[in-house]
Amino acid sequence: MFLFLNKDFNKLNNEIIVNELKKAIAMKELIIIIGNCTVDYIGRSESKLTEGDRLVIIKQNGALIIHRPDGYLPVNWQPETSVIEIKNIGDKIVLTAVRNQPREIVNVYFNKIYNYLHYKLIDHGEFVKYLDESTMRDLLFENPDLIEKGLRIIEKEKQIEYGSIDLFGVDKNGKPVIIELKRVTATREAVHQLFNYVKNYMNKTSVKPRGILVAPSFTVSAIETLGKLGLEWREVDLRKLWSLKKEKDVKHESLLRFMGDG
Amino acid sequence: MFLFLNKDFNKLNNEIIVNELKKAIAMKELIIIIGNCTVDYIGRSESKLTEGDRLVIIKQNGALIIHRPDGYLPVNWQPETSVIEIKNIGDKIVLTAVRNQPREIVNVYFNKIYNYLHYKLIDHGEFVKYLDESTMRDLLFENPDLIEKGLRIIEKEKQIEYGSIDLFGVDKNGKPVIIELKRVTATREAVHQLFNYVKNYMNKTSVKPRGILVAPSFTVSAIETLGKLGLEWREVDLRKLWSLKKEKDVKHESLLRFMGDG
DNA sequence: CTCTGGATGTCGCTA
DNA sequence: TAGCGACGTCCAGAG
Repeated sequence: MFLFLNKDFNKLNNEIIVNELKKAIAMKELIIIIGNCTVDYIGRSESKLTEGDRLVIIKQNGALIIHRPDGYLPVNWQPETSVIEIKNIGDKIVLTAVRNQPREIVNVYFNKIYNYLHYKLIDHGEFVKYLDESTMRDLLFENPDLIEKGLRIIEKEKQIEYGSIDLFGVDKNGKPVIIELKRVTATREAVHQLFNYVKNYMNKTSVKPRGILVAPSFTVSAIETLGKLGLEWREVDLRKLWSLKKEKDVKHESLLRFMGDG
Repeated sequence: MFLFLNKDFNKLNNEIIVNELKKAIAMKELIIIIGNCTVDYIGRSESKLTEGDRLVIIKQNGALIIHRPDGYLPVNWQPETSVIEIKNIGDKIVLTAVRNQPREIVNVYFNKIYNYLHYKLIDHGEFVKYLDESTMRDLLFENPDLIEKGLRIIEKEKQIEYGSIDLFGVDKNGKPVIIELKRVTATREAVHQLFNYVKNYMNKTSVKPRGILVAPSFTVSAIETLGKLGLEWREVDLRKLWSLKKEKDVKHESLLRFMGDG
């Protein structure tokens, strides 16, 4: 690993800094610059940011992120870059990041760079996420009774003309059921999504299916709209589903252990 | 301004690092840590990230951002924190960030901190954004002819039962017109939004208004759905509107200059 | 506080 | 490549 840590930063002139950073960009190192700058962006939208202190990050894949000292979101950014280059223009160090498709350009004009460092990070870590919508879908696929007694799920992520139905099944009376899942509070938008699928199914099959919106909670207007459109809803808490699964897993593991021991 | 730049980093032990960072957190400085760590998150969802090199940022308002070396988005984060603290636990430095509402916790366990720095950034810069939807709304409010000859806009952002209508007007025949704007390609979702507003208006007034979706482009299914629902659409390019405005501004400025000179 | 809709949203999946 | 929907989306604005 290589770490740049300058001991006499104030003795550096712009030319030395730019050369160092050019090398770091070429080496695809992670680069962090703290400095006073202005920023222009032009692309799908346009923005101008006047002078102030910012944190500028160039990631190893060339992504550019510019943070103000406060707030969470970056003020300007470039998720990927076809060109990322730094150079001296007059008395300023200018960082240019170009992205094609959509064509967008971010320019950072540094009045002063207070400090910078570059570093080759090695990260082979594994990122695992639980409790997203696919978790919810899988858990309910295995336990349709949690939605309704006697419900039989036939298909997960059933592809239809536009988009896909989260869960498609048949109720105890043999009626088709279209289920839309939300892992967070369901809004009117989710109701329309469900309604869409129901309409699409009717158009294709001439059979009117039931439509059920499944979520941990619902906005008032969501429930109103469900009523108006003749749709149903079930309150299902993802976290409860999850603990259920964990219990099962533990039991399963115990069983495996028992069998291994036997 | 205060900048920590350690010249003999390898001589630092965890206790010194933690004390330094605690002070920096208390001072609400921007903190950057580069180190090898694992990360746990639990809240609306859950995640685990195994060992690897990462960039950890604590912003001056306490926001936490954890970046892997590649990609654009942070792997874990906390937009705001009620608690952000760092301490030694065993041989590890542990950073804990707690957020209430929603209740979420991020823990970073550092196996090794390669380097860190903290800095008080001062940023009074002004951020101006052009070409967003409100720009489009304002421009079309001033130039309704660009949507349709004889159209008269009565209200911008007309509040209705739920949500708001971008532009509400009356056409040359005195018929009410509901206009939904999209600054990017309009999808089926936008059509449903418009349809909603139209339905809502009908329910309230018993008058069937026209509904026009205005966007620079439309997906095929958006246009199909517009047709089915008896809605209309107009192709309007925001960037062209913008250059129109710029021309006007230039003329206006010239006029002012002329009058000033005269 | 909840609800709604925009965003330079970004990202991943599918036809 | 376009379309579509999820996201720990985040965020501002309104009631």
